[in-house]
Amino acid sequence: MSDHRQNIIVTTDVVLFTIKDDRLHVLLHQRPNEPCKGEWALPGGYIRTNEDKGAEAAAERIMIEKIGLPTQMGGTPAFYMEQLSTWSGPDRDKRGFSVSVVFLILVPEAYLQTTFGHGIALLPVDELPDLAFDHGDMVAAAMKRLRGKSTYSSLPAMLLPETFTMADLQKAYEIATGAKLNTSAFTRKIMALDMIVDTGEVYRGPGARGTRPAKLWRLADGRVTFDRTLA
Amino acid sequence: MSDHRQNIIVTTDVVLFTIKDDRLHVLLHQRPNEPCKGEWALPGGYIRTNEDKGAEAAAERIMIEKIGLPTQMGGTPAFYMEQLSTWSGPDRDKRGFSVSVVFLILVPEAYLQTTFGHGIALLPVDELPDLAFDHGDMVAAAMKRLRGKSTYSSLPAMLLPETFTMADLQKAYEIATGAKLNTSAFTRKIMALDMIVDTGEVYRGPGARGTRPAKLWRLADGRVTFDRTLA
DNA sequence: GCAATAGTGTCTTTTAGACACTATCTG
DNA sequence: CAGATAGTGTCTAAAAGACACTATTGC
Repeated sequence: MSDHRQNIIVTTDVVLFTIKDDRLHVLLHQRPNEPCKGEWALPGGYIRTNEDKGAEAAAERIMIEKIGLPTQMGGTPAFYMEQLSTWSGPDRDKRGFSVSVVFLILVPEAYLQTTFGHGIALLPVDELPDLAFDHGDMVAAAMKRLRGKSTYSSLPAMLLPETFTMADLQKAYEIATGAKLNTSAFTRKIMALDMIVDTGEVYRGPGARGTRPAKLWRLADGRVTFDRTLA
Repeated sequence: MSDHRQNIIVTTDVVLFTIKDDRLHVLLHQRPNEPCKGEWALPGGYIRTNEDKGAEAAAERIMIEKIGLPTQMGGTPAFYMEQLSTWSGPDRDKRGFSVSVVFLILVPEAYLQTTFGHGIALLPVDELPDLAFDHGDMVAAAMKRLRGKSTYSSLPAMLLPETFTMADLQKAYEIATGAKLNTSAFTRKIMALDMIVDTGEVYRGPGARGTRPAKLWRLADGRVTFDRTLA
């Protein structure tokens, strides 16, 4: 085989989605340094070969350190994360041939509320500015993945807080898939899948509004994919 | 940010599937060199930063050069290929921290018939030996991807020659999804999707066998995913 | 009771599965 | 014509969509 000294720059970037004001938002920051200083970009960073167990661990580290995402006991990430894809090439970054392993993270908005200021922002995905590098492609691919997988999995629920109403859940599916759903069919399907569990609690709306309170549900453990489509 | 000199080994590996004798097979070779000399492994190689436009181009180059996969005019690959995922970590390869961008290739068996000998083989996926590195995980992930996507796309048709009978197509779906399908429902669905086009030709079986000849079909261009499931 | 939202029941339409029936070939 | 596989039609069962109806709250 050829020379091992490839000198390739290896980074990880993260497309973090959440739902805010009933719209899908993505987490971006304005780059403080060159290259592309000042442009909006995805959060990310170098993989540390002496510290990170792999690209996923690097991405977790970066999101916990820089964005302040929550962890459970032992530092385990408390958010949904999956690998999206990898971008590579000689021209993506003018510093040289580079590889970026990109992850998709879905979190409830509440996980983010304490973390902001200094050039970090949630922007709605349908009103994005041009992004640095090929980050625009990455966001587009992430949206495609979310949209596709949402029709046959519980992914949209990862955008919600731990307890939620049926209306919240349906809204999350509508936002994630981009399709308007039929309420009775939606309820039937979610129930048939045993995807959620009744908490016994109810939600009475912001200030008492004189309506029937909605039951609060919680995701049943584990369930992630199913075999029929929703939208 | 930290030191740019990460010295990470960046390779690409390929999980190539085809259907042979009505079973799914994967292309493997016995490693001629250390590490893991003599063990079965996926074909792959280093990304060349001065030559390859990216990981996908590197994988194409390797498969065309080493395995002899066909190209169209201009060297464009004539086979189906998509990125599967990326594996990375300090311990995958004892030479150091390594990253491998893995691709899934689907080809008709006929594309492979001229290329063999010297430690390269098609092995049935349900009778694999232990593989080198983490290549066993890669094959498992590729099978999961194929299985999943096959229920809502024309992927299985990529395992067939350019023209095929309805029975061939159904068989390919059954092999790719692992599920037995209902013939009339399958036909109805494929037809409703306008996924295939009648070539006008027929197939009379290996030696005339005294049966009604089957129509030969061809994939309609482009169509890859649909919105209802098949299995 | 009224207004407002939550949640259920039921009728209709669509889609899937089972399986019998017709079609086209060879010897 | 018999036998074999290709391909279609039709009946039944299951699932989705539309939408009306009941339930529970605050005022």
